[in-house]
Amino acid sequence: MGIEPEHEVASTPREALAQTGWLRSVAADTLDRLAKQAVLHRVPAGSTVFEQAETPAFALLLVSGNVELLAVRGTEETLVEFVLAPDLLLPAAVLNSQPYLLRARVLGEARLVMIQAETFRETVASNLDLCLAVLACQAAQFRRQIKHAKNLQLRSVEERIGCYLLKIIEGTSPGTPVKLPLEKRLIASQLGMTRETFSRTLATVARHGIRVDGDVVCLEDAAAAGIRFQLDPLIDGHEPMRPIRIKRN
Amino acid sequence: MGIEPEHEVASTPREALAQTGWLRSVAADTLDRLAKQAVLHRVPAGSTVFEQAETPAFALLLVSGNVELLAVRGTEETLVEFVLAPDLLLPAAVLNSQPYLLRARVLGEARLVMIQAETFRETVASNLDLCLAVLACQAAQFRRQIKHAKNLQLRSVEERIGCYLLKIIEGTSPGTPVKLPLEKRLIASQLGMTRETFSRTLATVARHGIRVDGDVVCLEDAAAAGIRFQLDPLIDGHEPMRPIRIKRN
DNA sequence: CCTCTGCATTGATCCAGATCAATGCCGTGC
DNA sequence: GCACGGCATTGATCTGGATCAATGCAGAGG
Repeated sequence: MGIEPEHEVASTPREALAQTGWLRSVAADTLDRLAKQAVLHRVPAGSTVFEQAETPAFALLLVSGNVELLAVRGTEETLVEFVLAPDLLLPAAVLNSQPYLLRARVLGEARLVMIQAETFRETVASNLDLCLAVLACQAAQFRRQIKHAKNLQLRSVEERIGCYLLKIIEGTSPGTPVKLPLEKRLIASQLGMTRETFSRTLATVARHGIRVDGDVVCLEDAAAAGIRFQLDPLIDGHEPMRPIRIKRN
Repeated sequence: MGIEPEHEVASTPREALAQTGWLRSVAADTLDRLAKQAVLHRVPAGSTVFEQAETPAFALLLVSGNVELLAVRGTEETLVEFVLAPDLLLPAAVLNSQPYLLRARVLGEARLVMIQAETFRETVASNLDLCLAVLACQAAQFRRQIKHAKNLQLRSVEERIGCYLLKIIEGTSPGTPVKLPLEKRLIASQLGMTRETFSRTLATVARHGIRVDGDVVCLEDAAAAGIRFQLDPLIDGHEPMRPIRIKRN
């Protein structure tokens, strides 16, 4: 199938850093320094990357795959953040040398660059470009978190589902079938509800022009859907990660 | 009463910056640059500092007072973050030149340093110490937000109230009356519930050794309280704001 | 092929917390 | 002093979504 990958898959930590878009403005020797003692790790489906309350030993850069960040109490788990590559996993904990507040678990398979925490802190603390890049990354994560909170607190289950699906089929001409990007149970947890509620509510959403059949969504009535489910850029908008451009005096 | 304030109350933007703890490691001339076109603004009780969806014209440093950050939909408002001085208001929006996701409203009276957004970005982008300080600030805010989310998602109304009160009277010897730091309606909204539910649930909390009478809390049975309400440092712990120390090579 | 395991669906029921409504209370201004 | 407006309390009721429990269904491995 994939005869022509967009670019070579990184096989060393250094290559992985070089391919990370939001590190573009960071000088090569700074990346060298980060990569110095780093390793590129393949993580199998379902593994836990770190545990709540652990003190970070590494800064973790997610190069490919998805990671769930879960709040844990006893046996209970609830999703707090869903991380897409490429991104840092909870940089705040690493920067402040404080314990992780969440458990990280990968979906599917993931690749991670593991950078010594101390190396990471020192390099950030001595290089402005990197510091700005990390700041932009952290800022974007913060805003995503706020959007997530707003989604949960301001919308009902039905609206959350409707908007989620609408975003997926946005732009396609009505009738085009689109595959769901995740298993339903994962979508449910991202939207802050149980599997059962998700399943049930799909039926009522269908009555507003968005039909889900198996793992395929299909917009049946754009007008009806648009009336019932209003996408809000301050909730549903994509959060870009753009470091501030430096003006050298 | 306050014949001897801890230190002089700042009367210029420059003084206010100098008194801000987490800017301690920033060089004086950098602070000068920030303060250049800045103004120190007194904001009366209840005023809205900025509106959801506005594009930031200023970086806002809260010097004294408290600010509620609210998610708004139509007429509905729900609290997402509660900011204590000294702190930046949603630095992420300013850094990325993106619209605010929340409405900011002050409680009581507040004092704000307003720094031109462009000046702020440029100064951050050209000064490592400042960049690190802002990064630390943003990281702390992120972690507070995560803790808040965990509090809401992992605990019941009763537990949230119990832990909140426990934190307040923590350390005092049983029987000591302590004043609530805020009006009850505000505590309720910080804890993500309605006034009514808060009021009601105080009765059931009292049965576990924590009594609230009017605006006064009092620990009646430390043992009982400790059993029912377990403070978790990963939720209830204070989140410090400490910039990474720089090691100049 | 059959079994096993994990996901999805569907139904019945439950319950925490919201909502609606009335009353009391206290500080402020006239 | 009195009236008023915002907060708090208390009661009655409602309900969105969770929970518990079966059943169906598909892919993986023997």
